[in-house]
Formats: sequence, structure tokens, C-alpha cells
Amino acid sequence: MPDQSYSISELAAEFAITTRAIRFYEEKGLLAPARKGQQRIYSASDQVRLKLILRGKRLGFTLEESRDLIDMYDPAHGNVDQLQRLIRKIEDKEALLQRQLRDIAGMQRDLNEVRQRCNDALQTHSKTAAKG
Amino acid sequence: MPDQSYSISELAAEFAITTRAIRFYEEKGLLAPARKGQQRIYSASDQVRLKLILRGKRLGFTLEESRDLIDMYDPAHGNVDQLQRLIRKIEDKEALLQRQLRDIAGMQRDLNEVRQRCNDALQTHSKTAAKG
DNA sequence: GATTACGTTGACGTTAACGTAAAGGTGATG
DNA sequence: CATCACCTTTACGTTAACGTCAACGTAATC
Repeated sequence: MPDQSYSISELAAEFAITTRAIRFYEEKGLLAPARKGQQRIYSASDQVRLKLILRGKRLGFTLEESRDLIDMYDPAHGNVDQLQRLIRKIEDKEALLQRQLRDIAGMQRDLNEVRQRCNDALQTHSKTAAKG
Repeated sequence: MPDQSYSISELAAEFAITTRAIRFYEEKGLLAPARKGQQRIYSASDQVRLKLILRGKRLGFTLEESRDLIDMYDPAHGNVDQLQRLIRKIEDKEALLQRQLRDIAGMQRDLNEVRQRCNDALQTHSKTAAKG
């Protein structure tokens, strides 16, 4: 039995994107679904790849970056040289993620500060309304 | 004394971007530097705004989103209604950041797994080389 | 067998975020 | 005063990531 399969519109619905986007990802080499005649048949691993693409997007990665990242998953690692280069790429990405963590922390601090000021202002408003 | 001021190329150098980009941000309403004749003079607060713009970019925000975010900082909050809407926007952004945190964590797990496999493969290679 | 629902491949349009000249102003310097 | 080094505006070019038709195939259904 084939593990599981999806039509293009099923995947589109599941991830709330358009079929056009899915075909576009294929055009860019991020997906390579099987075919049944003309029609695309997506496997479970295709679905996972799509999930990874969208996660990459949420983190601000380009499709090309996501493709590179996803390509790391398959063991296309031939020789030692390639493996070492792959490790360097991984470490680069990890450094980027570290920076994003710092950026998020900073932005969270800033947002909390603004919210605090908002709440203070609301307090003032309610007091004014009560006393006025 | 004016706190501190920068020319456009000084800012560009500091943040490793082009002057074109800085002017573009102004065109889009994210910056509004003072002028000395024709020339732009950037204040310390302009420099901070630019820093915030770039942080937003690193987190995958569009310039418009960053502009909205940065506009929150100034207390342009008039009435209660506006304050409450601002708080909702803040909470939306915070939810987005939470999701990014989860995404980053997931990607870190994935990268570590791939790195592990790489290292294993390298081990195998070195053993083969030693024995061969 | 015509409609409906789903799929396909082009191909052109659009938006964001700049890049890249072009053409010129301004102030110090050899 | 000519040459830099820096600045200005205007304007067209570019890339990514799709959106939006158009024109068509196919399979089930009324």
C-alpha cells in the first residue's frame, strides 16, 4: 500500500495556500511529486517537504534557501569534502537562528514596554472618566 | 548641542547597507531625517529607527510591517479605542514571535539531527581510510 | 451528452525592495 | 579653477514569489 497520498488541492487546503504556489515550488525545484498520467500525486514525504518550505517562509527564508536546507536532509553526501562543507552550512544557519532568537527577544522586550505604556494610558483615561 | 548626527554614508557604513536603501526607507515613510539645505542629517533617534528596521528585516517583516511596529513606539495614541486597537496589534505580533520561536526550535532540532548524521558519516569515512 | 469539479500547461501581470545609471549641486583641496 | 568626494533627485531595471487569466483534458454525474 502506498503510505498515503494527496491531491494538489488537498495539500493546498491543508496548508491554506493556493495550488499555484505549490506548482511554483515544484517549478523551483523544491518539490517533485509523482504523476498519475498528468496529475500530481503527493506522498507523505512531499507533504513534509511542503511543511518545511512554509516553516522556512515564516522565518523569512527565500525559497532557494529553503531548498538548500531541505536538500541537506537527504544523505546526498558523497565525499568528506562535501560533508565538511555541509556542516559549515549547517553552522551558518544555526548562527542565523541564534541571531533571530536575540532579535525576537529584543522585540518582545520592546513590545512589552509599549504595551505597558498603553495600559498606563488606559488607566489614566479611566480615572479621568471616573473623576470627571 | 545636537545630541549626535550622522551623514547618510556614515549610517550606510555602520549598518553595511547602501545609501540607496536608506533613501528608500525614507521614501516609504520609515525615516524622516532633518535637512541642512538639501542634505539629510540623521539624529540618534533616526539611527535607532534604522536599527529597528533592519531587525524587522532579519525577522522577515516587510517594511510596511516594520513601519507600523515602529510607529507604535511614539505615543501617538489618542483615545481609548485607539489604545485598545494598538494593544491588539501588539498581541498579534507577540503571537507571531511565539510561532517563530517554535519554528526556530524545530529547525534547530532538525539541523542538529542532520549534523549528527554528517558526523557519523565522517567517522565512517575515517575508519574506512584507517583500515583500507 | 452537457454540466460540474478537478486537474493540466502556458503566459502575462503584480508587488516589494531595492540596484543602477544619469545628470547635476556643493564644498574643500591641490 | 579644476578635481575630488560627497551629496541630491529622477527614472528605469531587476528579482522573488506568486496572482490571474486563458485554453484545454478528464472523470463523474444529472
